[in-house]
Amino acid sequence: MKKIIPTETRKQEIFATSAKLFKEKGYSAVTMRDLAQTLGIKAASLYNHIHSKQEILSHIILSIAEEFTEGMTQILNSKESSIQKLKKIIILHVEITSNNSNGMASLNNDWMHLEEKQDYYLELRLNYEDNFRSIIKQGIASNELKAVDPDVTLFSILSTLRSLYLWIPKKEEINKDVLAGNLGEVLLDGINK
Amino acid sequence: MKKIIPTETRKQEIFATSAKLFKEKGYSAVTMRDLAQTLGIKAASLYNHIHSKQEILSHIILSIAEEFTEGMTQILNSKESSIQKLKKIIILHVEITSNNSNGMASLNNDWMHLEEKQDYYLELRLNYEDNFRSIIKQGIASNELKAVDPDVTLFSILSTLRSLYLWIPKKEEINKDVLAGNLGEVLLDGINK
DNA sequence: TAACTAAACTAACAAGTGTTAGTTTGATAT
DNA sequence: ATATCAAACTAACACTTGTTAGTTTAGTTA
Repeated sequence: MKKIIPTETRKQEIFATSAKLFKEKGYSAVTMRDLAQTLGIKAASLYNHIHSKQEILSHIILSIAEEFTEGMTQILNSKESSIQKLKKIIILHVEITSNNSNGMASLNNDWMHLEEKQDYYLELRLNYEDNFRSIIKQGIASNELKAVDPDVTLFSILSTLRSLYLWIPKKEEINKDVLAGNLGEVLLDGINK
Repeated sequence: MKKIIPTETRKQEIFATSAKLFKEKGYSAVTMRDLAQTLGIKAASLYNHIHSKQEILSHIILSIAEEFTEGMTQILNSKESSIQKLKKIIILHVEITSNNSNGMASLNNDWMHLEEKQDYYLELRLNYEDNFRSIIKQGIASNELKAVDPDVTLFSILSTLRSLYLWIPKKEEINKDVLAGNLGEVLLDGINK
């Protein structure tokens, strides 16, 4: 009957460990017993800190999704060229993914297992993509970008940025600014000489 | 009164339906009862056609992986410029993904649930990536391509091609050749004017 | 018609699932 | 020393999982 207020750091530890396991096996394949064992406790003990498995997934995904939304808003509000805005988007992805590559895996691969929060997530994602596309269209209109189908451009850039979570952990030695620079070069200027 | 369905077709039907469900929810979240219900039969009846859930996944993923391996071999053996080889790789991905976008989802997202066949799959994938990278390096050496880090280039192009399964089903009206052409433009020449 | 057979069925299983209830532990503050 | 309480524990639950065994159904062939 007692109300228990758990340690905040332990809760963060649960989120971090969950994200790691979700990345390796996917949300559905990770059991509460797997998670508990990795943390060195019993499954039931997890419920002193969180309410449900679902809450863990929601927190991991939505906190990142909101971070992207926030970043996009700031980029939209900046008075810069479209090319500069695209470069800022690349930096945004490199930054967020560097700080939370495990969480990015869940966002990419396990969002469909969100229940009540799925609609909210999809709304954020759709908004993000719409804003991204509008920057590309603006770039074409202002003659900064080639007049390729904006959807193809959006798809191509976003696919690469969304896959960063697979790649960044393997290239820890590389500097974030260097990576963002290289990506900008490849994505914007191409590789053909 | 009852519809008679030839055996081999039924097995193919199971693979196709599985791939569709695996794409929507992931391998682990799809139960044999889900699969059976979608096919309009009982779960136990599935075992008249397949040996295990695992066999379904293995077949879906490995048949595609071998198709890629075969395609890459032919491209390597062709005596063409590196740029032309890269364009052929793009066509290969568009082609295979168009024919089996659901299976591509499993290949991308559920390969870690392969059991005995996982090592074989990873070997095929590693080989494919090595061959891809060697074409890029060859292009740089022959002065066809800019001297960007080949890993960044590989990562960027492959990320886009691997994500095609998410995009192609939504753009059914578009012609495969047109899509491959647009992708080649964006991926090779960039979008910056 | 009778035998054969592919492919469906019902029933059951052992193991594993997320979660709850109630209890114990051990460090901290009085 | 005692009381407090976050955070661990044990035990159990109702349900779901992949899979097996044995049976029925209904077309095809002899």
